[in-house]
Amino acid sequence: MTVIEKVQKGLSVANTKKREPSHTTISRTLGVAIVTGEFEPGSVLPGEIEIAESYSVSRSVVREALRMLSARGLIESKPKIGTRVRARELWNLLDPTLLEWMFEAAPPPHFVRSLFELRLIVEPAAAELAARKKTARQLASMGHALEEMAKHTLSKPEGQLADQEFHAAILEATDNEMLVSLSASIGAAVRWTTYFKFRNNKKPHDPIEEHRALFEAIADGDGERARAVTIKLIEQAERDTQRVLEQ
Amino acid sequence: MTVIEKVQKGLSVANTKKREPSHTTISRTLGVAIVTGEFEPGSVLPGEIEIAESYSVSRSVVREALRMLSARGLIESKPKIGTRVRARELWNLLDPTLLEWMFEAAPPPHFVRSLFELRLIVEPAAAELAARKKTARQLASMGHALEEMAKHTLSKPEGQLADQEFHAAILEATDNEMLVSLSASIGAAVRWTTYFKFRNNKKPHDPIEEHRALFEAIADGDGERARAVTIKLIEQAERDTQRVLEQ
DNA sequence: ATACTTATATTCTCCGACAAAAAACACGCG
DNA sequence: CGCGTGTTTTTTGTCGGAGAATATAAGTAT
Repeated sequence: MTVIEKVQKGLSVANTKKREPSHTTISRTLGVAIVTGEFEPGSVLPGEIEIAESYSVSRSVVREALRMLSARGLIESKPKIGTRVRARELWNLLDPTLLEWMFEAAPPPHFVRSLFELRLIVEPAAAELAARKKTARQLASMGHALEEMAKHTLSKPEGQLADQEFHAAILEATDNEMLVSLSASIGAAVRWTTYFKFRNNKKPHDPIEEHRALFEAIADGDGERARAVTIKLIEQAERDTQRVLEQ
Repeated sequence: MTVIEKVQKGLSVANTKKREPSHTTISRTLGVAIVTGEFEPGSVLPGEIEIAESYSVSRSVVREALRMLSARGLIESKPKIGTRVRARELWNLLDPTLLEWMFEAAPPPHFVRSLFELRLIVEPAAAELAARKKTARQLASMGHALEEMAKHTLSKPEGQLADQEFHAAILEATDNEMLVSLSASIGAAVRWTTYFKFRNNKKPHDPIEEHRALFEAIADGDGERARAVTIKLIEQAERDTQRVLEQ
C-alpha cells in the first residue's frame, strides 16, 4: 500500500497506537466544539487561563492548541479582545481534519448537498482522466481491491477498506497531486456517509456491479463510459444518504 | 518583504497594517522553507532551541510556530526523534496558505499542470451551476466587477482585483460552500500566475471579451455556453502561463 | 461634544525547570 | 557471537510565573 493510498483511506501512516500530546487533544476538542456550532462564529472563546483550568492543563498547552486552530483559520486572537471564532466563509471546508470534526455531529443538509454536488463534478472527471492515464500497476491494484470488495461486501469494514483502496487507486492513476489532495478531503466525508448508512441498518444498494463496470471502462481506456458509470455510482450513494438523513 | 507578499498584500483586504505576532512570522518562514524544498521530506529540522536561537526568539514562540505547521500536516514531532518533515503526499495541497508559500519559489512544472487540469474540471462546472442558480444581486455584482475590469485592464492591480471579484461572484452564485472553499485555494495559485505573467512583460491576451461573454451566458442562464467560455478562458491562461515558464 | 489621557483586560513573549518518550548504548547471559 | 535487558541520553512535552504589548473602555480637559 502506497502512502497515497493510506492518505485516501485516512489511515495513520504508522499504524501505532500512541498517545497523542495534550495540545492535540485540546485542539481537537475545541475544534469540534467550534465546527459543530457550540461556539458560534463571531463569539469569543473563554480566555486562555479559563480554558487551561477547565481542562486541567497549563496555559502553554492551551496556547499551542489555539495556534493549531488559528492555523486552520478557525479563530483569531487579539490582545484585549480575546479569541474569537472567525466567520464560516473563512474556514477551509476542504481541510480533511475539519471535515472529520464536522462529522462528529450531523452536518447541515445544505452541506451534504454541496458535498455531493462537488463529487459529481470532480469524480467523473477523475475517472475519465484515470482511464486515459492509468498504468498497468495501478490497474492491477484496482483489480485486487475489486476482488476484496466483492468478497466482503460493503457492510464489513474489510469491504469498506477495499472500496477506499479502489477509489484511491483511481485517483493515483490520474497522476494529479491536487486531485489526490481534493479526494483525501472528500474521502473524509464519504467515510462518514458510509458509516451512517450501515449504522442505520438501511441495507443500501450494494454497488459492486457498478464498480466492476467502472473498472472495466478504465481498463479499456474508455473515458466516456468511466465518467457515466461514476455519475451513476455517486447518484446512487446520494439517494442512499438522503434516505438515511430523512429520518 | 518579498515581492509576492507585496502583491498579495495589495490584493487582500485593506488595512492589514498591523504587526503580526512573531510565532506567525516564524511559522511562515519555516513553512516556506519546507514547501519550497529547503528542508526535504523525511529530514529533521533543527531542534527547538537551535531554531529559537537562530531567530532570536524564545522556545515558546518556536513551539507555537511548529504547532501551526503540524496542524497543516507539514511536520511531525516526537521526543528523542526531533521534528521531521512529512511526506509531500500527506500535505493538503488545497490549503490556500500552503499554496501561497509554495509560490514563493517557482513551483515544479507537474504542479502547474495539475493545477490547470483541476481548474478545467472545476471552473467550467461551477460556471454552469452559476448560470442555473444565480440571483439578481449576484448578477449585479458580476456586472459591476466586469465594468471595473474593462476600465482598468488586467495589468493594473485594480483590474486584477475586479477579476477576482468577478470570479468570486460566480462562485457565490453556485450556492455551494465547498466549491467556494475550493476556489479560494485555486485563487491563491491564480494570483501567482497572473502576477508572473505581467511581471515578465509578456503582454498576455486580455481576456475582457471572454469575460463579457461568460457574464452574458450566465445572465441568460445558458449553462452550456458558460461552460464552453470558461474552458476557453482557462486554456488561454494556461497558454500564457506556459509561455512565461518556458524562459 | 470632541480630543486627549489613563485604566484595564487580554494576548504575546520570555524564562527556567522538570517529566516523558524513544532511540542508542552497555551489559550480561546463553 | 547473538540476543534480550536495563541504563543513558537526547529531544520534545508540560508546567508556572513574570513582564511587555495592544486595543478597548473609561475618564478628563478643552
